[in-house]
Order: sequence, then structure tokens, then C-alpha cells
Amino acid sequence: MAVSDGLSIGDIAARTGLAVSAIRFYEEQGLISPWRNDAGRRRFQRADIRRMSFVMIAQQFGFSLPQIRTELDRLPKHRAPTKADWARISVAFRAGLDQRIARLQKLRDTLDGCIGCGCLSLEACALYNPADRAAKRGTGPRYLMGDRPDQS
Amino acid sequence: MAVSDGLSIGDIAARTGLAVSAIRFYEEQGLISPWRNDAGRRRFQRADIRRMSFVMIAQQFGFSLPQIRTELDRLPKHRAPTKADWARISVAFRAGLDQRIARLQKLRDTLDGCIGCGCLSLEACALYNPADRAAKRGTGPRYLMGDRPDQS
DNA sequence: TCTTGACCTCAAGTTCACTTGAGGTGGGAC
DNA sequence: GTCCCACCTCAAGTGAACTTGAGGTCAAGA
Repeated sequence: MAVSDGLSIGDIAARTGLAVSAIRFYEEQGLISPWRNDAGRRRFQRADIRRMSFVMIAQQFGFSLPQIRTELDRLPKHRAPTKADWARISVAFRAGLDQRIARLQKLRDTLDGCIGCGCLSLEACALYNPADRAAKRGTGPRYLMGDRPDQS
Repeated sequence: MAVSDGLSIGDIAARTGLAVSAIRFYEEQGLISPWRNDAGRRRFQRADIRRMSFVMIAQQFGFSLPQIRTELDRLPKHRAPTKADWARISVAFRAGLDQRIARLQKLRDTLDGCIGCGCLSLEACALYNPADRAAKRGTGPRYLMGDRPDQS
């Protein structure tokens, strides 16, 4: 097979460490758009490996798949993204990561302070009035790190 | 009602921002152990508010409820924990938080480097051999930040 | 020729962290 | 007395992110 034929789903699985079923699921969610060969099988670009890695990293930061999709939608879907393409989406995204890291650091310090404070005055303790209360509305699992779809 | 009667589930909900149903669920999961009054209603200590806050913060760091339970099991369940009690569990837990933060920072830098690298040599790029591959086994949602129950 | 392996689809199952709903109790306020 | 409200239990539903299973295609190798 020539390089232009692209990679099979098995190749992508081997290269990314993702399960084949997960890759199919990601296609369904619009995170990748492989084309099909004559036999109806998925064919991927090498650049899709990077897309998948991006997904995996963003997930660790607590982004949901729809959110990641929004980021990736700013990349070209059917042409290999250039360095400039990636750099463009990187700017906003990196800021988001920094924000999440800072938030966790603040949270850790809050916990630190409160564990140490003894809290004879319960009302005054930061823990009892946390900056962001857990979302009370909606069902399903809570989004981590304060990144909920409805930031009301 | 005297202070010694403790707080109702509604009080706890109001003070923590958690839903009443969530508090009942947390009891079921062994995260809190309220006692019951004559009418069979849950009664909480003031210290339970702190317990719940701890749960909420730990969750934001990506800990699962069983993991949080393990941490909390090191506190006395039916007596109000002292400052020393909290300080004791704080040591190990704080280290875990620092580790998670460091991990995210490294991940962010990896992404940064890889977005900037152009990657003419795909094989050499750190993204194609991420330090920790996503778990391939098991069902259900992936645990965030590499903290899975079975660290095989 | 036959089998194996990699791929395909579509429906249903799974885990986590909850919420929702149905049906019931008990105590104040009017 | 009756109404409401806060609470109770237990079963079932929900959303996210996948996995598993059943049943089928197709090409390459023994």
C-alpha cells in the first residue's frame, strides 16, 4: 500500500494506544473524519494521530468531547493541518490550560489553609463559602475543574 | 432544637451547596455517617460540612468517590475531627495534589512543544509516544489525570 | 478451498455520580 | 382537622465516554 492510501484504524489504535472502538466513537462524535476506501474501510491521515493525541491530552485537563470538538473544528478537517494551523488554535487553548492549573493551585492552597486553620469560627472558613459552589442543576456527572457547558 | 441535636440534611445542603439527594448518596457511599434521631431523620455534625467540602475539592482534582472515601476513612467517623486529625491526612493528600498539578503542567508543556515543533519527523514527536497511554482495558468512563483504581 | 484476521454496522451494556419519581411519615401553622 | 413542608425509602432514569456482542464482508495465506 502506498502512503497516499492512508492508515487503517488498527494502525491508529496501535500508534495512539486508543481502542479501535474508541476511535470509531470519536468519529461518531465528529472529532475525526477519516475517508473510506473502496471496501468501505476507514482511512486516516498521519495527522490524525496528532489529533487523537490532542484529544487525549485535553481530556486529562477535564475538557469534554464536545468542548474538544469545538477546539478541533478550528483545524482543517480533510487536509493535514500546518504548523500555523496548530499554532493558531494553541493560543486560546493554552490560556485555558493555564487557567485550569491556576485554579487547582488555588484550590490546593484553600484546602491547605483550611486544614491548618482549626476553624473555631466555622462561618469564617473559606471552605464554607467556596468561590464556586458545585452546580446544583442538571443531571449526569459533574464537569471537573469548573468547566461546565452552562457557565451561568 | 439544641445544638447537640445536630444539623438536618437541609441545613447541610444549604451550607455546602450540595443537593439533598447528593448528600444521601454520599452517605450511601460511606463518605459521611450521620446518626438518626427518634423520627429516623439524619442528623449531622458541624464537622460534616467540612467533610463535604473536602469531597467537593478532591473531586475537582479528579479523585473518584472511592478514593476520597479512602482518604476520609483516616478521620474519625463519629467524633468531630481535630485539627491534628485533619493535618495528618493532609500530608499525603497534599502530595497527591502537587503531583496532579505537576503532571498537568508537564502535559501542557508537551502540548506546547509539540504544537510548535512542526513534526517533520513524526516518530520523534513526544505526542506519538506519550508517557502514559490511555488505559485500554475496562469499561466505563476513563478516570482523569491518570488516577485509576487499578494502577497496573 | 477454507480459514483467519481485520474490518464493518447497529444495538445494548457498563461505570460513575448523581437526579427524579412514586409513595409514605411526622410535626407545626392555620 | 387538615394542610404543608421537610424528611424518609427504594427503584429507575440520566449523561458522558466508551465497550461488548451479534452478525456480516472481504482479502490474503496455508
